Amino acid sequence: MSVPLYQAKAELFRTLGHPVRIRVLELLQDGPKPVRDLLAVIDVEPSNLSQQLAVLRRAGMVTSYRDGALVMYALSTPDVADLLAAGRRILGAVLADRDGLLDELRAGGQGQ
Amino acid sequence: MSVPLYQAKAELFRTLGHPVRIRVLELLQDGPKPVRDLLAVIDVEPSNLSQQLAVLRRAGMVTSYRDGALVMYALSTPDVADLLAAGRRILGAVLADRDGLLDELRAGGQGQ
DNA sequence: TGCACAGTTGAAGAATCCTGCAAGTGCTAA
DNA sequence: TTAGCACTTGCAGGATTCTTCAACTGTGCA
Repeated sequence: MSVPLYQAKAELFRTLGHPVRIRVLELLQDGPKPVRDLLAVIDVEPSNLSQQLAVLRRAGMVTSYRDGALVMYALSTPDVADLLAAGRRILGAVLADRDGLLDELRAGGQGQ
Repeated sequence: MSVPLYQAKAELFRTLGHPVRIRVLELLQDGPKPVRDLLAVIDVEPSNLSQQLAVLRRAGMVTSYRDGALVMYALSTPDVADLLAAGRRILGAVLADRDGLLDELRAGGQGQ
C-alpha cells in the first residue's frame, strides 16, 4: 500500500483548508471563470491566487485551459459541490451554540 | 463580520487535514470509544493522539467524558459522517485516473 | 516590432503545524 | 498510601505552508 487511503483523504481535506481556495471553488460552482474574474472578487495578489490555483490543480480539483489571452478555470468534477455543501451543514451543527456566524450561515447570502 | 464564513469553513476542513484525525473520526462513527481503543488501532504515541484529539475537541467535532479510569470520545454530531462520505466520493472522482488507490477505495474494506 | 495585459514560477522569510519527550493529573486497586 | 494505568499538557525542534517580490511566458494590438 503506497499511500494509505486515510492519508489521501487527509490531503484532500487539507487542500480545502485555505480561505482563498474555498472561495475559488465556491465561485467555480457557477461555471468556468477566468482568473481575472476571480481576482476581481477575492482581493488577493495575482501571484498568490495563482499559487492557490496551482494547489487546487495539483490536487486534481480544478482544471484550466487557455482561451485567447485569458486562462479559464473549472471544477474538475461536480462532486466538489457536494463536499462544500456537506461542509456547510457541519458548520451549522458544530457552530450551533457559538457566535453570530450561524446567523450569517443561515442567511445563505453572499460571502458563503 | 468578525470571522468571515469562508474562513470558518477553511478551518473546518483543515481540521480534517491530518491522517490521525481522519482515522479517529472514522473509528468514532461506530460509536463512542475510549482513548486506549483508538491507541490500540492507530499506532501513534499517546501524547500525539491526545494532541490530535484536542484539535478535534477545540473544533467542536468530538466531545469527551470520563468513564471511570477511561476517557471516552464521541462524534459531536452525526453530520461528520456525511462529510467523510462526501470526501470518499470526491476521492473516487478525483483519483479516477491515478494509481491503485482507487481500487482500494472501491474495495471499501478496512483502512478506509 | 514594441507595449501592455493576463498569469505563472521561483525563491526567501515569516508563520503555522507536527512530533516526541518530560512531567503532571485523575482514577483504581492492592 | 502507594503503585500503576490512562491520559493530558507544555515545550522545543524540525518540517510544512503562506505570502510577497521579482522575473518570466504568452497573447493581442497599435
